[in-house]
Amino acid sequence: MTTRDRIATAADVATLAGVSVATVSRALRGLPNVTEATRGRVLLAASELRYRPHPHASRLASGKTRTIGIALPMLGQWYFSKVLAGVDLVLSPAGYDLLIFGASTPEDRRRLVGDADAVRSRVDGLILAGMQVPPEEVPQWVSSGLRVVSVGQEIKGLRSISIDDAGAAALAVRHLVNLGHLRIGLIGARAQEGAHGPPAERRRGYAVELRRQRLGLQRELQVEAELTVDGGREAMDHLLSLPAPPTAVFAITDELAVGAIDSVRRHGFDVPRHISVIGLDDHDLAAGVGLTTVRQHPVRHGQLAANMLLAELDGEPASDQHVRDETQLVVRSTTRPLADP
Amino acid sequence: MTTRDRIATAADVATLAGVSVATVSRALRGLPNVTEATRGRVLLAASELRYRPHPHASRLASGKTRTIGIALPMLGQWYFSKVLAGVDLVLSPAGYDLLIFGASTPEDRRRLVGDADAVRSRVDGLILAGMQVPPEEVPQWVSSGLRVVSVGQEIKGLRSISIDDAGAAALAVRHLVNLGHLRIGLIGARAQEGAHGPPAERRRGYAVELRRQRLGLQRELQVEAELTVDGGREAMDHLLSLPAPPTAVFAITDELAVGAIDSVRRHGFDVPRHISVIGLDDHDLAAGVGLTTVRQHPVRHGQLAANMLLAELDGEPASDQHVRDETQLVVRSTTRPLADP
DNA sequence: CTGAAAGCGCTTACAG
DNA sequence: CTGAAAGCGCTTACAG
Repeated sequence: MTTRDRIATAADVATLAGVSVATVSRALRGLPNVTEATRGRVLLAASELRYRPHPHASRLASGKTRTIGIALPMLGQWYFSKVLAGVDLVLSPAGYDLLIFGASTPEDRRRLVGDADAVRSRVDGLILAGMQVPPEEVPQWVSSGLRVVSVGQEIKGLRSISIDDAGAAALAVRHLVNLGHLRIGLIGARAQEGAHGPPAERRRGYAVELRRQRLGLQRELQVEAELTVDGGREAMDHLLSLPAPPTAVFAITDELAVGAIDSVRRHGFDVPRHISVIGLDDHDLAAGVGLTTVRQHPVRHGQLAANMLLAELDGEPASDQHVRDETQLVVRSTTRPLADP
Repeated sequence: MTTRDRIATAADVATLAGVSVATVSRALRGLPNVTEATRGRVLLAASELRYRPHPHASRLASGKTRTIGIALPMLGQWYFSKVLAGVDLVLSPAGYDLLIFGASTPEDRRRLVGDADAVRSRVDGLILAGMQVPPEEVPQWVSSGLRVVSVGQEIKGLRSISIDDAGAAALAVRHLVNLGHLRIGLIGARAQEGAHGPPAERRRGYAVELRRQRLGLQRELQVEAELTVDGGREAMDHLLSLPAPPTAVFAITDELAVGAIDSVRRHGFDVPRHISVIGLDDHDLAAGVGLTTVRQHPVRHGQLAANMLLAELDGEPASDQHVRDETQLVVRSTTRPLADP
């Protein structure tokens, strides 16, 4: 093994192979118009010196970064960590770097979403995961030249991958209705989560389905919570304190559902005997706790988004505007037919 | 709002402010030897043009990337997603970029760990999360000039943040012993997870504690599993099939514990009445399912690692070799005293 | 097929 | 305090 005092440059390889730097660049990138003999010598010299093009130099010169960025509001959350894993699954083998834009505060999000330029020089494409983009900011993204796809949320004017949130919620509610439940509660998100986006859509799906089933919408059965286990527990505490509590509850995430179930048990009741609970996600632990839920596939969402971006960067024509990944009812043991009165 | 056909460069700012490019660079970075008046004009021109230094150009010129990398074996797993969130929590406000090196296959890991050069040119510092580094590879990392810190695992010769895995396991086992349990099972990881690292250490802690308590180590009570809910369920299925099953089980992760509990219930038994189960992690959902466990703080691990790196990059002397973050027994409702015979 | 040269957009000595 | 120039390590027309 050769000792190297410093990292080899293209110039070093050129000297060793007896060619020009330009030829090194062409040979290594597999461009045409290089004889096999020259290419061979370059490859040999490069591996001899363990040469690797300096990324910033080639990015500066070519304008391509071979990097995809992903903007996320909450990195540690189940859905986003799965999306991220899916993205990496396709980017890593493709030789693309993955850059994280964490945007945990509203200011971070506003700054990020309002400044396409800052992003444009660092990445070739951007995945917006669970980010809202105000309509007035969309044009700058479209015209930025950056490939952008939204995950987990449709954004008018940008391409996206998401589930049919309203439909998934309706599926959950329909399951409860089919079991004979008439008083069905909702544990949703606080209003500041926005009028659009998954929480709002799921609430809408809940309302639509109840109406479709000719069950009235009862304001007191809908409660807002922070999207955590604690939030779910508190929400259910509240529902149980009602004069006439619901006999079944749809929680818009599995985490909420787990908290809700915990609340029911702490009150000395049983799930599903006294009250049925259904979630939405099919979280890693959902099967382990027997949670009935509607399954989504966040890893696949990430893969789809990354593949979409890579295809476009390869020059393929942009695909569909909105792809909606499927969703599926998974019945386990936290729901059951309403007991006869 | 000015229309811009292209992204502004330092030269544009220089022209507008009536100074040289060098002065723009100095003024914007807050270097000394710039009059307040000039700095003011530059700042104004820069904001006028919405100028932002091109990252690759400044990286190429300065040799600093203002980027930290993080290498992870499994992005979607609870522990790693929390570490990542912690890292981002400190890097984002500091203005550092975060680059992901996903290394989900053993080959990926070997390649990454065996090639400090490839990493060195992209980042100023690297966080190795849950990565094993063979002793013979350590020197190249030390001499690479890159700041490196390991998270979740001690690596001889590199700095690290981790918990005392053996100690945490011993804490869990001691809790079971204190409840009067004598036949205590272990659900651990498969051997290929390595002779070092958390799984091996936790198994060691289990063995050490049993010996300390003068309880013999029974080979048949230790079972290996994949580190998932399914793995935990299958492992417990096996333990329950034994002629004399354990009365309590320590699962080395909460996910395993949840799967184990599910198995017990599917067999028609009750946790903790018939069998006690304790995990290790304090996963987000652990409180919701009443799991007794040993808590660790992965978000904090990430924060500590990132802060360590930033401090060093700021020129502060390297800190301790190994920092061990604390751990804590959290008793909930999946463990209880051994019933009298 | 290959090389010499210009250029990507910054930073950093070096003068003044 | 400020500017002119060189240089970071590549890529990309342009010649030949």
